[in-house]
Amino acid sequence: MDQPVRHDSMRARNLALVLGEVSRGGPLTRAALAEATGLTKTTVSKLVGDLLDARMVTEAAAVRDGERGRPGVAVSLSGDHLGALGLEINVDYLSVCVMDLTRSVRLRRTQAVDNRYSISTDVARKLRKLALEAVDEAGLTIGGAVLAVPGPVDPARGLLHGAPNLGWRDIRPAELLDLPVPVAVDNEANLAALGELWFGSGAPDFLYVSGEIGIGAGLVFGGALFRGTRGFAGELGHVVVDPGGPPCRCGGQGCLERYAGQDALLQAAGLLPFGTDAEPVGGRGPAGIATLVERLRAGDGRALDACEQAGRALGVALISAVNLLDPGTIVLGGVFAPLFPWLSGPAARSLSRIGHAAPRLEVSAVGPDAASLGAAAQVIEQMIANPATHLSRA
Amino acid sequence: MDQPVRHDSMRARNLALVLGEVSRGGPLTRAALAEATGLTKTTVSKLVGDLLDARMVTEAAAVRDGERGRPGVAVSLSGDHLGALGLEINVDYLSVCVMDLTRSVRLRRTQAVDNRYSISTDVARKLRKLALEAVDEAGLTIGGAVLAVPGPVDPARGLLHGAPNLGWRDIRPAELLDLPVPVAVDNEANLAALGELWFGSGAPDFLYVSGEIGIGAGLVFGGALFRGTRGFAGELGHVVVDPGGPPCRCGGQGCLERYAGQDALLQAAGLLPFGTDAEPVGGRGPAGIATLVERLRAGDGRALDACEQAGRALGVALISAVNLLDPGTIVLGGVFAPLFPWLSGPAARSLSRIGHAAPRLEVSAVGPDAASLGAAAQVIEQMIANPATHLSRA
DNA sequence: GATATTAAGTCCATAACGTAGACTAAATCA
DNA sequence: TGATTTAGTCTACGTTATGGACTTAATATC
Repeated sequence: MDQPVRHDSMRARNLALVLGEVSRGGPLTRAALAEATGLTKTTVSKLVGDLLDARMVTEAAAVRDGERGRPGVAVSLSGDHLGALGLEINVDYLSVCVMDLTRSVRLRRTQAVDNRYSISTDVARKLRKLALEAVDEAGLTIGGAVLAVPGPVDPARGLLHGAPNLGWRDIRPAELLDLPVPVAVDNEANLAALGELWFGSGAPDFLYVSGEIGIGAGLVFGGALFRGTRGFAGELGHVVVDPGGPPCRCGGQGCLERYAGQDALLQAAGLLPFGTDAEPVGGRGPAGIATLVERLRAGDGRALDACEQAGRALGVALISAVNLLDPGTIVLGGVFAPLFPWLSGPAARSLSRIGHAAPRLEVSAVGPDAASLGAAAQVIEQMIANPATHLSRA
Repeated sequence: MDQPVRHDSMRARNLALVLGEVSRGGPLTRAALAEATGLTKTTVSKLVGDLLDARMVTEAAAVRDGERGRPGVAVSLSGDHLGALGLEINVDYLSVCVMDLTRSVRLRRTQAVDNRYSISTDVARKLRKLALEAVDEAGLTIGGAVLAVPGPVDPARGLLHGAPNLGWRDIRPAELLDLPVPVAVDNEANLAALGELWFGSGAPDFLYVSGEIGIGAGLVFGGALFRGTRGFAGELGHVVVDPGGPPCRCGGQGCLERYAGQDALLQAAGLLPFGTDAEPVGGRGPAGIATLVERLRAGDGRALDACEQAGRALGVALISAVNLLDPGTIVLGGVFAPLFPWLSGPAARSLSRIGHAAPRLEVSAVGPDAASLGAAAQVIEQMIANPATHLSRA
């Protein structure tokens, strides 16, 4: 931000401008790019030339749209050369994906592993193997990776402050991975929000609510994440729903997580005994939720009640979130996605008591690998925003 | 953001870089500026020349710090030419201040007026008169103005959505004022937060809580305001403290405002009857609060209880705010400032139940005209960030 | 089918700006 | 007094975008 502008950064900026336009606007001719960016045709031609040399864009066949005049040559992102790696460590699985510059997923690998109270170096070794195989197979030049972890992260220092469900504290996962590309680390909810941004409904401003064992939220504004001072923003799970409510492991009382977290839901539905670490009926995680959905479909009263209560609490927490953050819409993801038909009604009723227009509640359109998709997409976004660093004639 | 970079914008950017450094780092020689910005001495000299021509900076006498070598000429912001206007319309008063480029307040004018359920054009006329007199007297070239109003604003369109305590709805106050300079409009809490930023403790990241009739909050991040999608962010007053609590005029139940808003406080302390529009003992506004402070000092039990309750509720709301926004510190302003000794204890106790380290609670160091100071400072910041628009040789 | 028209893309001369290093100015040190 | 050191200016140069002329490749018109 407080860097001087020299000729080279001027060029870098304009290069990013052109590439960004290509990325957003699909295949465009040089003339259309000049129009869109406000640069002259001459300049655009030179910039596109550099991008072609760097294999970041390709020329398609001439565009003949039936108009008079010489047809333009469409320039579009090239998926053949550069790629990005998305990684995820979560409680029940490891996940890897390789994405090309066009944001197409080239390859996915998921490995079911129980990482509860695991040793971080072991997990890292497994993920490393998975990642290297995937990169090898995809055959792209990987420019970087982002790793999603289930806990608060300081992205600037790559520090995972703590992942309660893994039993990890103050770890630098990027160093453990030791991959031959730069690895950034971020929170799972944040990256799932980015996954929703790129592969979901397409809204540019929303609050993504990630229902997992804990409840997180990623706030996306104009296509960028809002992180807070220390990267702890979006801890929706510990918003107070009832100050006289039951105690929470965070030290507080009446946190949302105690009403709408996965364990609370399963307990209320009678699928998980009230001792925290017991094994639930139908298994924890996806399986437990699948059982819950079955019972909801069957009209089980206890299950329906559990969702009613959870939805209402979620709505109350969202009132606070809307008043403080003013998100465009609210997207429910994670385990809230399959439960959406039963949660959204009560949540919307709570939420509607807000003064001004309440934002819409939507289901996440992405799915369980939102975080690793978002992670890879984040790398791609960086590449498109900084094409100069990938130019061959550095 | 998606503008092409040409030679002129390159220059504009570097000009802003140099001026920003002068603004932050106090008087600096050209050599020191070259060091700080990363530009060459030649370039800095040329840029400083332009800034001198525009009378945005002045040269002081040579700096002789006892070192060897030719002494440098200190360049500092000039307070003699450009200035900014800060305006505020609030429930009990109108306020105007003129500030020069160095952020020194040149002139303040406050006029006590009861603006409850007033006619907007009348109020605008009074403020216009006050503003024109102030500008005339200050004798500076005014580059712009910002107006603080007590209600949610869309700053991009200059639209005040509603000011319940004034009885206004969907108004464009800048047009009513009809001043000969561009007038931007913003929320009072936001601008008070900026006032705190420039004239308070100096922290770059904090949540400013503005206790007035309503309770607002301005979130400052790295010296910039966070506004939310529609500019409604920071409505701390309607964060839910108790979902079973009393109804609020916003349509919700158990909002913070019902526990810690000025009227709620005065009512709980027995200084305001429970009919909303009755006249309180000792007067509403500052006078009412002054009476409350007196009673607190005297050890009045009802007053102490009122603050205890309000503080506790405030703390609960702040737990949610901290979890969602992750502010660096929390600054209490408005009527919360004089009540700080009695509020901060209970609030901090509620807040300390948060999992990770709770941010510090501080008193606002600014005072009641934080909003108009922040408004003027906002204009100055714009001028310093865009010096090219004020260059004579346009 | 030949020619005019239209639009895409390239070429070339020019202008703006920052850089690098030489140069001048003004102080302290010995 | 002269050497040294630092501030600031001057000059030649390189990079980049611009604007308009030019080339290319299509459609439209006769």
